[in-house]
Amino acid sequence: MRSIGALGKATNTKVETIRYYERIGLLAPPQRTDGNYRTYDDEALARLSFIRRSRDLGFSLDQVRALLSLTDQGTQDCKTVDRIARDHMAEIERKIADIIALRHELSTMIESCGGGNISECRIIEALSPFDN
Amino acid sequence: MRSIGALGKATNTKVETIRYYERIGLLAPPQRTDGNYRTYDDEALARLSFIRRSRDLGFSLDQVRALLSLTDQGTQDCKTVDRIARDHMAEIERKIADIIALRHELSTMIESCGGGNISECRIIEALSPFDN
DNA sequence: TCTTGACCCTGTAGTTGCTACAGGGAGCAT
DNA sequence: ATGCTCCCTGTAGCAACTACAGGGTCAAGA
Ligand SMILES: [Zn+2]
Ligand SMILES: [Zn+2]
Ligand SMILES: [Zn+2]
Ligand SMILES: [Zn+2]
Repeated sequence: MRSIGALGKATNTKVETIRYYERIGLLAPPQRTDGNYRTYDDEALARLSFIRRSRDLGFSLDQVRALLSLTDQGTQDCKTVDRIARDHMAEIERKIADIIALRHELSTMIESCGGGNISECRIIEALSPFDN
Repeated sequence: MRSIGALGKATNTKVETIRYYERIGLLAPPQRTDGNYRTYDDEALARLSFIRRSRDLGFSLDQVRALLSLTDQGTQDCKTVDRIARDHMAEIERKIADIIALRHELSTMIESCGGGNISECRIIEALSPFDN
């Protein structure tokens, strides 16, 4: 059994975040000590680790919730798990494409700035809607 | 002169977003009609277009605010503009590195799933903290 | 002329995923 | 007894919108 602070250190999670996960139903309310302190067992540690790892991989809390409930239920096959992961992957691919395109535009813009008066700065020009 | 709805269509911006920009001081309060409707001139259109283009390029509202005030002031040289753009670019590069790394981890994880019972799903395993 | 429908108004609350207090209580060491 | 560090609850804040609720305005058609 460990305190919330110890759990936080073990999972690299802020105390407030743990309480937040409890509030939104992602972590079950743990047992309390006589002094009303939360105490966590190894199962809670495993669960929070799972959550954090999923979050690090960019899954949304809703997706994490779904993954958790699937493992909790021990459903027959992992089709749904697979679909969640692949959906997330597709989203990541989209984001990569977007941000690469954005970098291209941004770098073109920055390259064009010769440094001088702002009234003829190409960056500002590139952001402005009309030629003038 | 155009209504807020027309301005929204012209700049691909939701009406609520335009009012939000006004509320936070990014857009000046426009003139009103007798019926208390906002009316926008071409300058407002240009300004909102600038904002939207900057946002599309990933600048934060604070950065947009800075860019706008620099162009408003017509400051001598564009060093500050340049710095804002380059800072943003650096941030984009960091994000790209992060998300590419994430894609690698995610794809490795997904590839490993053979499809079967959830208790032996490699995706779940990869997310779980302990070997067992 | 009346009514319908599309638009507009203000103000407030919700979204995501936390984070940061404020104002206390608990537990341990000195 | 006095610190000190941890913990508690509850609330409010962050970015950047978005979505109502509960009204008012305006132009067009029957
Ligand atoms: Zn290009
Ligand atoms: Zn320049
Ligand atoms: Zn690897
Ligand atoms: Zn699997």
